[in-house]
Amino acid sequence: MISFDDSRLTAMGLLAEAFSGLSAKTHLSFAEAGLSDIDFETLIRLARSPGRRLRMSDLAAQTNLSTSGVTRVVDRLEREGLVVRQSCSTDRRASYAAITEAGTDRLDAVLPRHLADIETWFTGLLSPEQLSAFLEALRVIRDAVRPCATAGAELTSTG
Amino acid sequence: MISFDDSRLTAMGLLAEAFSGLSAKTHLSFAEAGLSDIDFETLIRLARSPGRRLRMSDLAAQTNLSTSGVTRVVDRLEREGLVVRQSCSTDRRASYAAITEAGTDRLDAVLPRHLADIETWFTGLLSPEQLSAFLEALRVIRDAVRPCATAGAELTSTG
DNA sequence: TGTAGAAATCTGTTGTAGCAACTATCCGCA
DNA sequence: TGCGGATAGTTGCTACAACAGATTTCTACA
Repeated sequence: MISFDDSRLTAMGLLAEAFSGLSAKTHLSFAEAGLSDIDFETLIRLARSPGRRLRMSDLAAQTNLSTSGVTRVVDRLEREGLVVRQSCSTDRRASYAAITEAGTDRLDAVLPRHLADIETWFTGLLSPEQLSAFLEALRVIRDAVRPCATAGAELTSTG
Repeated sequence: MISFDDSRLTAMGLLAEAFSGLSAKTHLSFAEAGLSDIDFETLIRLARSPGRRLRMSDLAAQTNLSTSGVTRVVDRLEREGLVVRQSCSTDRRASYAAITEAGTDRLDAVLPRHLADIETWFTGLLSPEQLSAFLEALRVIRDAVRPCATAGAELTSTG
């Protein structure tokens, strides 16, 4: 029987617990603003993209959501007036999801608390040197496991 | 309007992308062994707990799943024979979920590949010094956001 | 021009998780 | 002993996300 106490399991467990715990904290702030986690991620990615919009398929690539998943998310957000679909002039199959003014307003409403959450439960817990080393390690891992995270833009969280 | 390029957003985005990318890698190995991510987490936590079992509510606390969620997960695993419910002799409200031999066999089958995944996409990417600093930072964050992650045992991923 | 194959999106089905309500049991107190 | 509040676990309801298939549109080639 294999040992269930391998150090690699511990490392993976730490990462999972830290991230899921952190997510639980930020989730509260999102929920009180009427946004799900994925709603927020979608809106912030649109807001940070050139023209404040992305093609549906690029959005799917960035979020690791399936294409049908993106369709439903954009459906919900469009129903709330936070994004609008725009047709693409050069490819009539494609469509853009663009964040509306109501969408950026919603982000403005959530961001102060969200940034405070991150500060309280993540970045503020580490010394500047610790934090920069931590982010550098994250960047190494991210680049290895998600080579396509910047589909459609160079303005995602590459830093 | 608030800037959407705050460094804290970038840090949080990096963490989210690295973890979700890593999860996507390990997910494949689990799926081929007929386990969902949460199935694996449940089994490994049981295997690492004293007596190879945990109370349902402790399992819920450790996994950040709701109690009803734990009920259904254990339902599924019990249907497959990987865990069994055991009544508690001192509290007839409570029940334990205990991993069976079939359950540990299933873990044995998945672990080699899972450990290789972690090595390939996480721990093996960093130098020993980088890794230990990284884990130390994770521990700081985990302890802050999940004070209850060791409910029912001291043998979770505290290292 | 016309047809075949590829690409992107949307729709039906299935499975999972959370919340709230419910039952059963335990503990404190008179 | 017996009552009231608290706790442990399960179940009904609702919503979300993935997968596969259908539809529309684009590109390549004759």
